[in-house]
Amino acid sequence: MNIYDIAKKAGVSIATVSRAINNSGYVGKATRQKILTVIQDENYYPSRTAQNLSNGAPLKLVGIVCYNIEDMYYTKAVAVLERELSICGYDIILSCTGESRQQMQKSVDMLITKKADAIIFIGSVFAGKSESVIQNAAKHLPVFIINAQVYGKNIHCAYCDESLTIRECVKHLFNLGRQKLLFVYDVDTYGSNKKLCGFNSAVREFCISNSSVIKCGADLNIISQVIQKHLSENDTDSVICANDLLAAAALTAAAKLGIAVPEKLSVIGYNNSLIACCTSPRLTSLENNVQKLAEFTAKNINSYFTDGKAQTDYKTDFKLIIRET
Amino acid sequence: MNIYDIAKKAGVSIATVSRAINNSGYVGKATRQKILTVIQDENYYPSRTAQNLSNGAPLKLVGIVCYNIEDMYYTKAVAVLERELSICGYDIILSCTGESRQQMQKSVDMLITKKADAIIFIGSVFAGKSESVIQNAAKHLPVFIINAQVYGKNIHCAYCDESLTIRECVKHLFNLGRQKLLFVYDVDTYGSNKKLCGFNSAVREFCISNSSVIKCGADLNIISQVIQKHLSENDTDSVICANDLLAAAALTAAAKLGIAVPEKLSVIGYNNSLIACCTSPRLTSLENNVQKLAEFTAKNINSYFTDGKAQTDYKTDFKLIIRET
DNA sequence: CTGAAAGCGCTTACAG
DNA sequence: CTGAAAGCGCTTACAG
Repeated sequence: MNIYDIAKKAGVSIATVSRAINNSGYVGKATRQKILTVIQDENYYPSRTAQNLSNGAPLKLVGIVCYNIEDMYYTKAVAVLERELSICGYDIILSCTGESRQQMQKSVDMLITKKADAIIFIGSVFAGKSESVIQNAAKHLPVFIINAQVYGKNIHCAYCDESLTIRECVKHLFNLGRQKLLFVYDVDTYGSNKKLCGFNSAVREFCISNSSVIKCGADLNIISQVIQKHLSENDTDSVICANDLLAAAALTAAAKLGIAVPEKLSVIGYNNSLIACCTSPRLTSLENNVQKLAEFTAKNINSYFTDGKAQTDYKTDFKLIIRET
Repeated sequence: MNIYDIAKKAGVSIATVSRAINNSGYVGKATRQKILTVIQDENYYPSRTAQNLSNGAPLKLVGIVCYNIEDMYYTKAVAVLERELSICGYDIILSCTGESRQQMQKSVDMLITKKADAIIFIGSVFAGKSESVIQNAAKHLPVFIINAQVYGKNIHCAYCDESLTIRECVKHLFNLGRQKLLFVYDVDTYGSNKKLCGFNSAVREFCISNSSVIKCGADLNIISQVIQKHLSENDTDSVICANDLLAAAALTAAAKLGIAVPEKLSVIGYNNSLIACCTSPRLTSLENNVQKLAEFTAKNINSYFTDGKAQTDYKTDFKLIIRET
C-alpha cells in the first residue's frame, strides 16, 4: 500500500494525496475528505524513509549510546531522555557498548548510516582514550555528551564534576571525625579515575591520616567478600563507594562482620539511586543529578534543532544526601 | 557527500560504486581499490534509508515498547534484548508508554512509519484492554510479546504464568506454617491481576485462614508507610509482594515496627532483581526468568527473519529463590 | 568488468 | 484547487 494506491482509490494524483497528508498547499475540502477516508480504510502509513529521501525531512531519531543500561545511572538517564525527547517528537535508538571502543564505533556508524539526527553519549567511558570515536561522530551529526567532558566542534557536554563530589564526601567524613577512609570502585573508566583523583587530593587536603583504595569486579557477592576481607584486615572507619551497589555490598560486608553502621563505620554511596532507599540502614549517597543532566540535554537538543542554539558546556551542582549510614 | 560524489572522484559510474560497496556483481580489483580509497578519504557513509527505498533491504531495526524502563524488570528485558539482537545485527528503537493506550498507539504508528522490521511489547499492560493496539500493529509487522498472552496472526508470545508463580509463593509460606498472608501490589495491570487471582485461588487451595490484599502507589516512602500501617493494625505473618521494590519497602516497614524478619514475618519479593540482594536481610524472591524470555524472544525474532519460522507461544519455568526473608 | 536507465515512495516547484 | 514531472540516494537488471 503506497501513495499511488491511495491516489488511485481516491481518484486523484499522488501530488494531491501528499498535500492532503501534509496539510501543505491547497486541497479542496471534499477532495481532502475523500483522501483521508481512503487512507483510513486502507490503513495506510506514509513511509518516513521515503519522505526523508525526498525532502530531507529529519527522521526525528536520536541515538543514545551508553555503557550499560543495567547500571541504574544509565537507566535513569535513558528513561529521562526518552520521556523528554518524545515530548519534542524525537524517538530514540539505543545501543549499549560496554568498554569496547570497536563497539562504540560500530554504534556510531550505524547511527550515521540510519540517519539519526543527533547522538548522545552517556558515560565517562567515552572520554579519554575513546575520544576519537566522538570526534569522528561529530563530523556527521551533532554530539551531546552526558557525564564526560570532550571538547570539539559540534560537541555539547553536560556533566557533574566527579572529583569535587568525592571531595564533598571526604569533607563530610572529616567533619564527622573520621580518619580511616576506604574508597571502593569497580571499573577503570575515565570517571572512576576522576573520582579516584578527587579522593586522593581530598585526603591530602583534609590531612586524613589513613586511606586506602580497592577495586573490585562486577559480581555483587564477590564485591561483598572483597570488602569484607579488607574491613577485617584493616582498621577502617568509613567507606566511600563509586556507586550505590558497591555501597550496598559494603553494608552487607559490615553486617557479616558485626560492624555497626553508622556507629563504627560510615558508608557513602554514589548516584543516589533507588538502591540507596532499599538498604537498611538506608544509604547516605551522593546525588550527582543525572536526571538534571538528562533533562538539560533533551532541552538542549531541542533548541539545537529549533533555534540552532545549543549550549556546549553545562555543569550541574550536586549534593550529599544524608540518610542513615 | 553521496554516491555521485564518490563516483566522480573515483572516475567511475555510480553503479560500479554501488557494486563495490555491496560486494555484489563483478568489479575490477584496481577499480574496487580505488573506490574504497575514495570512500575512506571522503568519510562516506551510504544512506540506509535510500537503500531501503531502492531495494527494500530491511533497516534492521526492531522497536521495543515497554511500560517503564526504570522498573528493573523492563530494564533487564531491554538490556538482554539489546545485547542479543545487536549480535544478530538489529538495532533497537525504544519507547516507553506507561499505561496510556494513546501513547502505545503513537509508538506503534511511529514504528510502522519508520520502517521497523518487528516490534516487541514488554509487559502485561499490553494484554487485556489494550490488545487492539497490538492486533492493529500485527497487520503491519511481526509482533513479539514478553510477559503477556495475546493471540492472533503474526503475534508471538513469551511469558511466565503469573498465577502459578504466586501459588508457588503461597505454597512455600504454607509449608512454613504461615497462615496470615498479605499480598501487596502497586498498579492495576493485567499482570497484577493475574497475580492477584493466583493469590486468591492459592489461598483457597491451601486453606489459608487469614489473607488480605493492599494496593499502594509508586512512591517508595508512601508504600512503606502504607505497609507499616497495615502490619501494625492487622495480625500478619507473611507478605508476598508483586515486585522486589515493594518487598524492600515491606522490610523497611517491618524494621520500623521492630518485627523480626524472617522469625515473625516472612517476606517474598518478585522478579528476583538486583534489589533482592541489596536489602538486609537479603530478599527471598520469585525468579520469573525475564532474562530467559528476552533471550528466547531475540532468537525467535532472528529465526523469524532467517528461516521464516518463529514460535508463537513460549512459557518459561520459574523458581522461588530462597534467601533470608 | 562497466555504465545507462528505470525504479523504490515520497515532496515540491511549476504550470494550468 | 489539481496534476505532470523532476528529484532525493540508492540498487539492479540489462546491454555492451
